[in-house]
Amino acid sequence: MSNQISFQSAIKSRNLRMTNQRRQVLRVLEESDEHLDAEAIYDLVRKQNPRISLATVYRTLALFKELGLVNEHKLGEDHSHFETAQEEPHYHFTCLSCRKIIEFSAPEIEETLLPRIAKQGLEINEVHLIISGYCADCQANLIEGKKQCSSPRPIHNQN
Amino acid sequence: MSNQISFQSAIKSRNLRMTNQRRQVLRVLEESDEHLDAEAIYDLVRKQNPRISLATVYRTLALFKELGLVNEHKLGEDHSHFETAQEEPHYHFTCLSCRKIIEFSAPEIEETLLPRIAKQGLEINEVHLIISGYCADCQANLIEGKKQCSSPRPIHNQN
DNA sequence: TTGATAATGCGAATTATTATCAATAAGAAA
DNA sequence: TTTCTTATTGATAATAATTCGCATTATCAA
Repeated sequence: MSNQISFQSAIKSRNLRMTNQRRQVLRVLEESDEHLDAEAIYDLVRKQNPRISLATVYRTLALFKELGLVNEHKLGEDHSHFETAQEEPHYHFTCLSCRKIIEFSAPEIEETLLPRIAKQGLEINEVHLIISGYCADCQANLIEGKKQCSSPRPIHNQN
Repeated sequence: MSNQISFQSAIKSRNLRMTNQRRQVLRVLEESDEHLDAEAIYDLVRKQNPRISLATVYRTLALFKELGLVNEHKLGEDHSHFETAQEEPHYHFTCLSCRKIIEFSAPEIEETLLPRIAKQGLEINEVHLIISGYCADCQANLIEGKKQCSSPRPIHNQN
């Protein structure tokens, strides 16, 4: 993939070294279309390399982020999720009950909002839009009361 | 303010009690138009009540959030910022250099994006849009090199 | 004024992440 | 290949933000 290529060139340009750990973390990220957190990446890499350290996973993710290979997302939980950098800009919906993450696009942001912001003299580096709520499945389940919202804080605000 | 009113009624409805600490935290939040973090709120309240505990500040903020009096924002740093709930929806720009927070509105979100999301069967609870980058002042300063970007991670990505 | 219990203060515990540092390994040069 | 420099790792301690546990205090209804 192009990620491998940019990884190689980034390695060359700076005085970085290509290690098994870095290859493994990158592979796990590329083979998953999920939004993994550090712990999940750690667990997946350990299947191939049981000796890897969690610290190395964090360091590698930080490096990949700096190289632009990986994006970090804070989706309302107390830890980060990671995904390989995508071409198309996109944003995230997270279900407060099952924690499912749904991506969506929002061309109005790139087409009208960001230009408006830039016109105000602000230099834009990152854009994060997070919508949280309940996915269709969990709405149904919560109504029937079948599957009680076991997951974090049922903030249903029914005052 | 209307916050006081809704606070009173919320207190009545549940079996909550009106304490000095709660009044003090609410007052600090209302008297500031900044986006304070827990520590800043703690420091401000302590001027009036040096005996308050940081845990109480956190508990009070959690309660206010549940009551809808206060909104919590994760703006890319490792801690949260808080503001009293506003009528008008708005979003946040944070300067990566000076950490200034600039609010902006984005009617395209409420008018076209959110309805589109809702149409997909998703129930929306919260919407957070955070744009990070460099404010006009810091762009100037960084170019002149006068005021080196002392603040967190100069991610300028000039590859 | 009293009594039930919500709320507080304090400190310990937790969680995610980062820093330290001796040991290891990548990869350029010999 | 072997050697040498030093980037990287693993293990663990440290940090930062936040939450928990619990004895004590304070609110407010009776």
